[in-house]
Amino acid sequence: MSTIKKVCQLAGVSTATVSRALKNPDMVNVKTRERIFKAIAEAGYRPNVLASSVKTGRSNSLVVLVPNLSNPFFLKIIQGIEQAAQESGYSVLLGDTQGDPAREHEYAGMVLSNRADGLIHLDHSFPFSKNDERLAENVAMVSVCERIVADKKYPVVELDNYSACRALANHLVSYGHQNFGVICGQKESQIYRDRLGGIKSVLTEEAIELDDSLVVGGEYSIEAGETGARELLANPNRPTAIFCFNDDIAIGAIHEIKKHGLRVPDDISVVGFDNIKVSGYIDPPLTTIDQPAYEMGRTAVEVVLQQIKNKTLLRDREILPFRLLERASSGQVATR
Amino acid sequence: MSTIKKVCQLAGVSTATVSRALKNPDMVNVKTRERIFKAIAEAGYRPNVLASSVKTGRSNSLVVLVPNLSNPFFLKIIQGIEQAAQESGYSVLLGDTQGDPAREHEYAGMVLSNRADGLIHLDHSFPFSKNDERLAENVAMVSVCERIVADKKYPVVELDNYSACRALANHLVSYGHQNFGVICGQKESQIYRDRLGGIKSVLTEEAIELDDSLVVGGEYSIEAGETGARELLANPNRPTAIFCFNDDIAIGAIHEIKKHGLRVPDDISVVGFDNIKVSGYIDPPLTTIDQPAYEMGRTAVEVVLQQIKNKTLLRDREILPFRLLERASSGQVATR
DNA sequence: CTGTTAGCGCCTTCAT
DNA sequence: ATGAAGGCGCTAACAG
Repeated sequence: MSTIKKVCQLAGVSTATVSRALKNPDMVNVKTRERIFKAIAEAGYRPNVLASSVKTGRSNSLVVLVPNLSNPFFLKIIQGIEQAAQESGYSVLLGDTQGDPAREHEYAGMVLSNRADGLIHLDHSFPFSKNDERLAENVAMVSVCERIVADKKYPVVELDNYSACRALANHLVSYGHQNFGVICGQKESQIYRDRLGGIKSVLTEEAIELDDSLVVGGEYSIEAGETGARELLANPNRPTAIFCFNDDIAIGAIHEIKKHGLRVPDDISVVGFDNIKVSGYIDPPLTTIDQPAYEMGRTAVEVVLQQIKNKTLLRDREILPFRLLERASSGQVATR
Repeated sequence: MSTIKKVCQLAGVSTATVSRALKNPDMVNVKTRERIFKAIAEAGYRPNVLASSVKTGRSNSLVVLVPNLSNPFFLKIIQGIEQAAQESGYSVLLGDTQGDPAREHEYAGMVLSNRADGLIHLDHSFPFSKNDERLAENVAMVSVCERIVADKKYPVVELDNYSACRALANHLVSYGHQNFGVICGQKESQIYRDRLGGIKSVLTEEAIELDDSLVVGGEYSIEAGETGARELLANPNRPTAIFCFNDDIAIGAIHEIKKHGLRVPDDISVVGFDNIKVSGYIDPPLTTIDQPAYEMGRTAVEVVLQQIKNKTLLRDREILPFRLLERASSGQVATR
């Protein structure tokens, strides 16, 4: 590994000039610049970014905390993050936390130890350990989809989950459904409250009751969809339509429903949430809410970079638009 | 951000002692150690990893180059990488290259600029630019699934694609199929040659010809599966069984086949490759090759860390086992 | 426009 | 067991 000094020797200049030739080329004479670049090529020199980071105090990277890398929806967000970060000269440190606080603390600590300049969190937990709480106060941090639960308010990039679920509920109600089931993800999150709130608000308007025993689940996975559907099918008060809190859950639910010899949507309608790629290709194609995951990722980067650059944030909530995608997994209520 | 100096003042010791207390605790007196840790807590001190990296020349991170973050199979590999890296104290820099050489060069350059100690590549291209070729000679690098095409041989973690495709072909032949279609991914890769070779070797043994016009595709995506299937269905010599070079392709193909009013597997059998999660939940569940993606990721980390630590590699090919998963998308050949 | 100088924050001999 | 001092590779005033 050749260092800046080797280049100096070859070009017969000082380290400062080499540094300048690289950062502010117009601050150095064309002739010397040429000489320097020739020397750089000859030496096979690459600046040591770590060394400059020590000087500048900027690592030019962002940590991204994901609770579950297997979720295609998160992946789409990460793609957006990665893209936007790269365009701004930042690199992305990936942290798969699996919802484990210890891992969150470890990854979040990267911002404290100068390995990263900012943090994007795809979950609602406060990612720093109790010990680091004080230090974390001035950290650039943004959450996507979920709101971070903490004393201080951190900015968030999200969807209007309440309205999106109202749209789904209205859609199903318009098909004559009266009896609903819900297979949700984690219950302790804002998302859960917003989504269930949205559904309930419509049902209340329609004077429809939501049976508490028909709200099942607790995890965003295909398996949770299977288990949840099984539970709902076994309920004496079997629903004619099921809200699934993401597409993976819906995929599992549909699979399970079919396994019981029932048809979707003829016997039971199923709707999902997210619009992951494959949801348009399963049988039947899934009615779902399209979340602009990629854009959400991009926006998160913008927000966190604004914080890093100390520009004041215009707003601490970025709410992106959703779209109801009516596909074939939802339809007229079955006449019993 | 407090630095080591603040800790020194508080503890009344020198920087050297603090540094030691952190790295080699037993080299320092218990009493002073305690004092130091108290000071650390009080100051809210976190060592600046970048600064130590400059000293040690180690960044303790790995770059991972992925051609396509949307592919769930790659994701599984990345999970394995992330996990194993973390366990060894390394962090993962994610580079979504989209197969673009310019991006590959940029990310690969991270190893040259000390931002990363090693490189894991999920593709077959030589990721460094022509300019960096010389510098890249001693870089720790490993490819997963694909073999890197270069003068120097780099280690690879892969599957015996040839045998896996033989297994698939034998499976389909045993059901009486004689007329095959193939929807492949990129054609310039070793994988393509190995997989097609495996299929052909079985067909040759069975004295079955593979019509060249029935080998279509060129990209690993759901859309490529749709297009490919459409092409194959339109072929006057319509196949009764289709090899898809990954599960996404198979998902697209099955969707398209159904759209044409045909049934899988009654009219046409379809087999995939990878065993992504959702492949067991589509209708019909997909017959496919299970690749131990997670393990592949873990192995890749082991290999690259061995290179970094300059231990000689035991072997430069790690071949992991596959499993043929016979599910419902393949069956008896249709009697016309 | 260029060189000198003084660090960035940490680690690591070398003494003591 | 501890401290002093020098340096990792680079940047950023400050002179000239």
